[in-house]
Amino acid sequence: MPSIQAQLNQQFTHAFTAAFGSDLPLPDDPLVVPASNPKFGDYQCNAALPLAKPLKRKPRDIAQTLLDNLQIEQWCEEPEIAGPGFINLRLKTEVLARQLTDRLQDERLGVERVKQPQKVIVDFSSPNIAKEMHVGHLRSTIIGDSIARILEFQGHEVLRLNHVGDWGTQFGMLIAYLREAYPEALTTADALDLGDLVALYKKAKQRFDEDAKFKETAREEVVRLQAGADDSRRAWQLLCDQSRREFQTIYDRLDIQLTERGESFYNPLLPGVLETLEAARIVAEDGGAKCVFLDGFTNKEGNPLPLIVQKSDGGYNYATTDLAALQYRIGKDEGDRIVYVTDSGQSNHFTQVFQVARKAGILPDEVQVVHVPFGLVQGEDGKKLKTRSGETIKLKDLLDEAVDRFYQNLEKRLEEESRTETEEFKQEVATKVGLSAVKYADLSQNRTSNYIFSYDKMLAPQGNTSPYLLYAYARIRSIARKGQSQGTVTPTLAVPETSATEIKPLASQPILLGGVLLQKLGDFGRYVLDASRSVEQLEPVVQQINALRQLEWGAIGKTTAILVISLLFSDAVLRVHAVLHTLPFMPSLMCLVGVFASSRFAWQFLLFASGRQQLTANFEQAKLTVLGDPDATPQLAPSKPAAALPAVSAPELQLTEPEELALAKHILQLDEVLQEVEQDLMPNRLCQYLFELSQKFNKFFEECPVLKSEEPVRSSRLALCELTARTLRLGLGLLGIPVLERM
RNA sequence: GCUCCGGUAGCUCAAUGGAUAGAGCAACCGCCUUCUAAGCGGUCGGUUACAGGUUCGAGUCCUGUCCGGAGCGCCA
Repeated sequence: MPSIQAQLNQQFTHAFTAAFGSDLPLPDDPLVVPASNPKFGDYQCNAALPLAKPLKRKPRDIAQTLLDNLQIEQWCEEPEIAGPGFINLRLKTEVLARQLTDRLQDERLGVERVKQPQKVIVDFSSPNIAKEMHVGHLRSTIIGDSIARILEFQGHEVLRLNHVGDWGTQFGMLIAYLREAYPEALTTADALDLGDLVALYKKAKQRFDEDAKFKETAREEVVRLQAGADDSRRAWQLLCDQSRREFQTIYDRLDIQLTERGESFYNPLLPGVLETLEAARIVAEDGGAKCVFLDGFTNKEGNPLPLIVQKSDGGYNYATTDLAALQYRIGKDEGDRIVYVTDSGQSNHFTQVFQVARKAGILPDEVQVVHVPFGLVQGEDGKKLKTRSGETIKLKDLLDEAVDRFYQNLEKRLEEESRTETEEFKQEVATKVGLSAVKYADLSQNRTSNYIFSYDKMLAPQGNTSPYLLYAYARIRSIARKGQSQGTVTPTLAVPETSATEIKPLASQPILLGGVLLQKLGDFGRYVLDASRSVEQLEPVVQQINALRQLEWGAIGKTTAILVISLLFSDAVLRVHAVLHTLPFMPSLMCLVGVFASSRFAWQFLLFASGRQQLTANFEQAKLTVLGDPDATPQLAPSKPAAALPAVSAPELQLTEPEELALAKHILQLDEVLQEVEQDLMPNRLCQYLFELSQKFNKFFEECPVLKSEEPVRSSRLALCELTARTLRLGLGLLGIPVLERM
């Protein structure tokens, strides 16, 4: 269903044409925007002001003419003309209530899937092989992941690429150094640990900078490597494997999904890029190097600046690799929108590469390339973040410290409140809060400016921080628990929660289809899968699905997976059946059960087959909901597809208190915010929204008792709580942050 | 020298060309017999770096100046 704003906008467009004819161009698009200030209502239309001049009429008269042609009474109270000619709109309370009720039934919380999904490539994280991930990789990884999650949720097909630095001069240097200092490391896996490797890298770099002869050896080593010499290649492979394992532990910890496709991948394509450039007749030779001269960039003498695409020694550099990557991502990956999440220092580089790519015909007009720049991470002194001894901070240490600090913080608080909690609880809370605090602190700032890293601020329980948001969520869950223990439960909260043991194994991509299928087949299916304990056995299936997805045989992959899982299902049913037959008195009973079960299964399957289109549509959503928060146990329950929700009558919402109205209106803005973020790729907007949602919930919590209220207010407020919780969980999930039931 | 990014409350940051520029932190004053006070209410805080321009309307767009950061031929 279109958003309220879209519907109002449509009405205004009609009214505009009716009032002024279709010749007059619309002064604004859209005509209706959210009100700039709550006191002006919910939406406003400013169209009358710019029309004053062309129509030679007073803006207020124009606004009145517009209103005379407008039919919006089904949504709004009587519109008001304010100030010089603003039209202020206030939604009817019953419209709010209706919208909220709709959202209770909608697992996407009113956020529509984009009508024209794009293939979006998000290039992010991209650490260097043979170095540990450090604080410099933090922002790209966190921001890139969130952008990818948001675009996926909007319904785009997203390819998350890790453009790791696994090629080039540095490898020649490193291999050359290892060859003379630690030859065994070149032939034996894990002969050195990565910490040593990092130290060696520094020594190698030092020698490279100081010793001309070593520099030459390193260059030769690069040539050997690029030519595919066996021993060099093997050494390279060992280095890469070792680094990759280290990266993966960080990615697992932060719940980041990436497809690695490093610089080396494009190596064979580089000569082809040069040919393309030469065919476009834009390559010039200068001092032995092949260059493309750039528009709008000059050197110190004022002459055009070249982009070097082949060095005088015949080697290629990163500009050529980026061009090759662009060519591949457009030609082979068929990307419609290509997003690069790197620090803002590289903005010139990307401008240059994009310019050359356009000139060479690599980059057509219809493909959108976007550099998503971000600022430096600085210490509290405003300088580049370093350890006390001046070393670059390792990402692992940084994450550990955030978790440790929150653990201390938590213990102190528990002591103050005389609470006792298990070690497991404390560890889980500290880990989730610590890691999410690091993520949220980064995401909540405008990414273009530098960001001052402060454990104290990010872990603070007040302000725009993850602990504040997680606390708001935990408060809601606390109400829900208490409500349930009192035995009176609203229909919306009565959705049965799947148990932790069922969810944990489901919370990974492979089992996704299984999860959806289970939802579709209902309790019967869940029982069978549970009894057969075949979740682990599905692991290979999942891998299969993953592989298929990476090959982008999405449709085939899904269909195959559905078939495979259906077969496993049948198998499971048969096995359970067989086991039951071995028990006394059971065979005759089982005949009946068998007839019932198989007819039910067949019926469900037919239903399922007819609804497969819908299933496919639900796939991405389910993936996001599941993957967005693999550890949050109640995740699957609300992600139940709308069709599968029990047919309950939603409570009649009573929105009377100002806190209730403010909260309700805010909940309904989620779709608008996400649309903005989709366009601008600024996750801080989503953070702002979630922070305000938490604030509005806390105000509601203070002023509006939930469980102590009489019906129907009680149910109404419980529904508001439920919607707030779901919105928080979804929003945080899109930031890569899992929620906590209790903290 | 050129290019790019930024300059908003004491601090950290928001603010699609819209109305009286908002939050949080810090400081101060209140609120726990009540669903988690990790909360809520209040007070204080501004010539949006500066000067022009465009516009019915500018923190936002354009030009210039000042200040800060980043980048600028064979590293990535």
